Amino acid sequence: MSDNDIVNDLLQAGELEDQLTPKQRQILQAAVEMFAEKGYASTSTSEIAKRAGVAEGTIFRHYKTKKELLFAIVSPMITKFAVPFFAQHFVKQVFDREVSGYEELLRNLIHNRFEFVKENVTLLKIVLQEVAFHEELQERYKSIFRENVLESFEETVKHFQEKGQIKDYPVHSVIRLTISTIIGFLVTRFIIMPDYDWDDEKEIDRTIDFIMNGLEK
Amino acid sequence: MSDNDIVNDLLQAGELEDQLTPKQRQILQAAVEMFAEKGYASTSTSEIAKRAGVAEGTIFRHYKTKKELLFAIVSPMITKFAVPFFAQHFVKQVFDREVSGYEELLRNLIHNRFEFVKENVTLLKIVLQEVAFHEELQERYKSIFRENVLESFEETVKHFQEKGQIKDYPVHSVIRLTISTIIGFLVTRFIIMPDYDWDDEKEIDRTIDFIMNGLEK
DNA sequence: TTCCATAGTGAGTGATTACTCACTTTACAA
DNA sequence: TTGTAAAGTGAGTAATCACTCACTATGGAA
Repeated sequence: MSDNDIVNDLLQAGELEDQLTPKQRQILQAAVEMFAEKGYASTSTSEIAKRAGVAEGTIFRHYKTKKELLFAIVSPMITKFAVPFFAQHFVKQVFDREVSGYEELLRNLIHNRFEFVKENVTLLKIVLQEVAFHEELQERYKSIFRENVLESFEETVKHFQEKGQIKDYPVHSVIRLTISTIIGFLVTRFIIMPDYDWDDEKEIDRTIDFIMNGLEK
Repeated sequence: MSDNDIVNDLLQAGELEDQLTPKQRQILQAAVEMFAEKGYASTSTSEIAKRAGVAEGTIFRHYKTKKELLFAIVSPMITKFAVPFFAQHFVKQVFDREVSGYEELLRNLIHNRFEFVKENVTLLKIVLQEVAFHEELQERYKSIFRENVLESFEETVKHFQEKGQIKDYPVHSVIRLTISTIIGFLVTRFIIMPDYDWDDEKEIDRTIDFIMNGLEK
């Protein structure tokens, strides 16, 4: 999967959302709701059609198969979640000395992804569920993660290790600990305990503190 | 859900495994394999019967419905994963001063659960997938977690906070950060990157170090 | 040997599945 | 106004679904 494909996906996704027929939009909306509620496999196309208020045939006019409908929903999300997770401008900031340290980087990152998850929990639930069973999605996810997140992240961690700001753990361990703490927070906040009385700002501060102290020399 | 139910479950589970008919064992084995591969909803009872080498009717002789078969697999696992996650004897150790600090407790905990996950990845994948869609399972999980893990864990964290070993974050934050770091490690190790060339002992040490430094005063 | 409960069977059930296709409606350019 | 491509329809289809039931096989107690 080349860089071009990824860009095309984003463009396609962006453009498509404006080119959508009203009925097509209703279909996507209904599908997202039901996939999140009962899962892809146990949602039937007839149910989707009913909730969308369209004929069942209309679904297959726009999507050749049920699976194609799933991928139309899920594929753009994989890109949108992974890519800005560690977007290019973060790395630029770092090397242009616009960012003072790993902590400020972390703060940008976590705030940025917090807002994104907040607005896309439903869609991300579907991704999380379905990635497990579709190899195509796994490979898509892996290559996007490798090319857009991992490479930049590695550079950055090395940079801060050389500056003596963080421990000399293997780069992969630093990344693993950082990301799994952040994702652990987001999953707890929005999926496991969304109804708990969260003080988001303080909890984010504690999470950043925890990572920084954990990695500090 | 009372303590009795939980104990009964464990006993039932334990006893059942010995009381199982050969064919019933084959059914469970086949079901576990296929649920993990393709998911519960997209595995048919006829496929299970075929792989188990039994007639489809035999499945329904032992399990009234397909869902009952799923629960027979998943329910004991929820208990087995959650309960020893923070079992009674850990807490005893702590208050009997048999354990010197949070770090040793952590080390016991992480080693213990590491071995368990290693031997039960397949089953835990199914649990992870299906808990999302079955409220009965969610409630079962929540009550077991609350009664067997959370209460003991809260006591212990308070204890170490009073001794001045760990930060005065809200107890829930300490627990969340600890557990999500551990689970983050286990998920990365066994589900996301099981084929990576892991140095388990060192990675466990780093994970413990990370948590300790992150929480230390 | 006889009896009986339990285990196992597989053809059969109606409901539901993803998907098709011949058709109608809509929107817009010529 | 007419022509045409795309959007939308819903009855129809073969396949598959979870589950039933009348039946046979098995193994141990009386």
